[in-house]
Amino acid sequence: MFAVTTSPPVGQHASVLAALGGRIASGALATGQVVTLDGICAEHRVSRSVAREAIRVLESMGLVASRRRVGITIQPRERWNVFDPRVIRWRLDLGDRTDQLLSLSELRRGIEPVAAALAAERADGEQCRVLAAAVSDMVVHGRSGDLEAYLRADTLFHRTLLEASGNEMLRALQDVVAEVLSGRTHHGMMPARPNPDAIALHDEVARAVRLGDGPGAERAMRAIIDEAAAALRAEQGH
Amino acid sequence: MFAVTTSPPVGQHASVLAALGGRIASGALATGQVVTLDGICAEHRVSRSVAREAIRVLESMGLVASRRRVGITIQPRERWNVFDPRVIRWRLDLGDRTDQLLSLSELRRGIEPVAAALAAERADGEQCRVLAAAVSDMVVHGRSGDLEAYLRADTLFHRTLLEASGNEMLRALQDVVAEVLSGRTHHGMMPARPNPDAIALHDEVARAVRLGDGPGAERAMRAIIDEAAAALRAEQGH
DNA sequence: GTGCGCTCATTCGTCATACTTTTGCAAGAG
DNA sequence: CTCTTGCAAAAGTATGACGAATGAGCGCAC
Repeated sequence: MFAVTTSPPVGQHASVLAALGGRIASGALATGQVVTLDGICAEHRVSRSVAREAIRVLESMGLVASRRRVGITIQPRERWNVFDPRVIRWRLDLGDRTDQLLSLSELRRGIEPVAAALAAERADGEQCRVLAAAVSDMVVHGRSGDLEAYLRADTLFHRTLLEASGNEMLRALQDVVAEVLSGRTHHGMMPARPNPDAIALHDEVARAVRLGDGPGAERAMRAIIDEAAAALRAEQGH
Repeated sequence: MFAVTTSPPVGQHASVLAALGGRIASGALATGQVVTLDGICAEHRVSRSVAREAIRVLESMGLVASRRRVGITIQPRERWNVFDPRVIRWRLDLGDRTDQLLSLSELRRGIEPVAAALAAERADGEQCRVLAAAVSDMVVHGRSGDLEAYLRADTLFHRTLLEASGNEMLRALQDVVAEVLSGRTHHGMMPARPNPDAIALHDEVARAVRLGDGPGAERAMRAIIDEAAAALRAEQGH
């Protein structure tokens, strides 16, 4: 239906961008290290134009800084645009998965309860329907143990909720949350069978939203996040 | 001491980027409208290399999309990277100020209470000291009516709190929050004299953080945001 | 008249190259 | 030892050429 992030990195420029971004996020290119444009050209067999465009984008993400006479310097993490979906994906795929997921969980604890509260005031009928359907799917696939299908339903639930918040900033975090959920199951940080309590809480959120109960939706959503964080800690503590 | 965001847009490429970004954010270039690369070259008297690099960055921000045979298409707001500091600044400076500030207020209502709670567990002595000093400055300059100095203290307070949260994602929102505070006072959306209650709440947050009282800090911070939103509505309803 | 396919013009994508500008660094003058 | 000065390295900019995709219009067949 839709692949929001640029799924097939087509175009020379996108390949170089992805390659360099990945190497920086993974730490293969360490902070403070410098590379030269010509070096990139040679390594990836591309022209200077292509390399320059890739570098410019990385620079706009705060991953590198380019200075005359010295070259392209990898920037410290503090300068990174940590909300850029591509940066998040690179870090989840190749970098510090666990730290990143813990950070994002703390962020979600702020974001999603507010989104739930707003959604309770603003969600339309269709969105309520989708939320209910998503919960239903979570129940079914949670029982059957089909983690992929469960992930799809879970993602749809959270995306819809953020969408229903009617706030563009929260809506923009759809991809972030989706990446977190996806990263959790695809990197073996989910229990083999989803926690039934978590599903029940999702249902509670859906109901509260439908009834226009802002505080209730906020509370239940907070519980979901706390449960997820606890589960993550448990998995990690293995 | 430091200007975190690229303060003086030096370099041909940065000028074009800022010009186009501003025109898109302000709506002067409407969604769906198309421009050509050659058109940009001619208009800004730059070479294709420079124009291409600017376009690539805009594309990475989701502001435009480039397709062969058709040109460069301005994208709808839903695709924008609304967390990119430059996008936020452009929108605050030239675009839909009020909507943007309301959106950001809702976002802050989620972010900052969580940051306060985390800070209560993680802030070090120095950060507590800075928070206290910032509150003190807010009291002084709030009384004297020096809005610029008040803004500096307020900004320092919120920046320090987000920093003390120890969460990189929250820390990355420092610029966003700072932009909001700055935008509020610089666009005539602040009362002539800051609300003393708001200052008292800041003090309460600082104390709770110092005492390690997470829930208390979270509550007080939530009250700050609610007060700010109410004040904004009042000013707007004028 | 309608529908299908083919050609073509347009616009971005990529490459190669030359020139300009900044700036770290080191050698030499005091 | 310090300061100046000149050099060279690297990014920044400009230009021109070619390649590739693709929307649009034209023409042909039925």
